[in-house]
Amino acid sequence: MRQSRSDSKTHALDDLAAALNAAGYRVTKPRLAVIEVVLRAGRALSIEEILTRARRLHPQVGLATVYRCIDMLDRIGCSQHVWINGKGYVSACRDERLHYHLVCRRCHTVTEVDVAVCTDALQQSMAEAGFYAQQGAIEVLGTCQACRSRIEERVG
Amino acid sequence: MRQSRSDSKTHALDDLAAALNAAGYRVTKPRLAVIEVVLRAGRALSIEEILTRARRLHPQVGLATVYRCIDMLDRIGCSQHVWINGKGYVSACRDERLHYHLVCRRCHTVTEVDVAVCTDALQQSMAEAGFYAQQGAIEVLGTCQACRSRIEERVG
DNA sequence: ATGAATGCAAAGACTTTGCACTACT
DNA sequence: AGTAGTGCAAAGTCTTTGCATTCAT
Repeated sequence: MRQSRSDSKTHALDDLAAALNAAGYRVTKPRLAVIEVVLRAGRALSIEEILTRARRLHPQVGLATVYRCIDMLDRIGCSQHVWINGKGYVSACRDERLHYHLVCRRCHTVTEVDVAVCTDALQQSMAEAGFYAQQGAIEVLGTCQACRSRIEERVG
Repeated sequence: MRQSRSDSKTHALDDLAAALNAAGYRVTKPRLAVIEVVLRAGRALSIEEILTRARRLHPQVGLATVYRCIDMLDRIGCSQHVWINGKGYVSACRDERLHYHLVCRRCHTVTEVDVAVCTDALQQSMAEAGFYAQQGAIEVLGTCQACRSRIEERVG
């Protein structure tokens, strides 16, 4: 039997808790709640979405803690910020190599593009320019398949 | 003799004014001032930087007008937004094909990467995913050559 | 025990909006 | 002349910060 999706996510969560500890951060309930929410989402979440979901796991989480926790995840390199219409969204970032996130403007779903496909040539261009990328993922904004179908349904 | 850099930019400005007109927008002094500033910058500017510079060309430009003008440029597809540390910056976007902007986190210089190099493979991946990109340029944040040298000088 | 992390609320930063006035077309 | 565009200031939204308290180590 294959391991279930939920098990693997729980596993990633444990790993992250260990990583926190190793990086000198304390492992607290609010932090675990926020991290779990971000990891399980499969799409970019706004801060209030994270807050709402995190409160289901640990009801007294505060807004400031969410911001502070996201900052921490950024520093560790486990999360990515996207700005969609002037508002910040956060998505998990699991692959350590530079890769692409295709982010849907409508539903905020994040599709991770297979790394090997495009990044090599880009890396080379950056090397030539002497540019050092400081992002875990490169965000491309657009519309996903599902949302496009939905739009066509309504129009057609 | 070769055409000077300034001439070519002025030319681009005229073209844009014509484009505005064609798109049904009025060509006003504040707009021209903002557009000229963004086009000439060669790097991403914050709104207040745009305001300050635009006022040198047309002193009574207001803050709201800058925001509204940038919105307009976005709609026409001539400008790009980047968020650096939670603050919005705007850069000009001249190539109509999807391409890369290497944006330096420190000096906000924008290096345009030769389109043909990487985009084909990415386009194909997006097509496979049914994803439709709605950006003129893909922004990659990092540190440029010049800023890295500057840092090394200070540290070494 | 001790200081990092938290929650709350207040302060701050950035952006948008309403409205009377200006100036393109 | 008519209306899109403007400037100002007020309102709105998102984010950060100060401080007393809690909790992980």
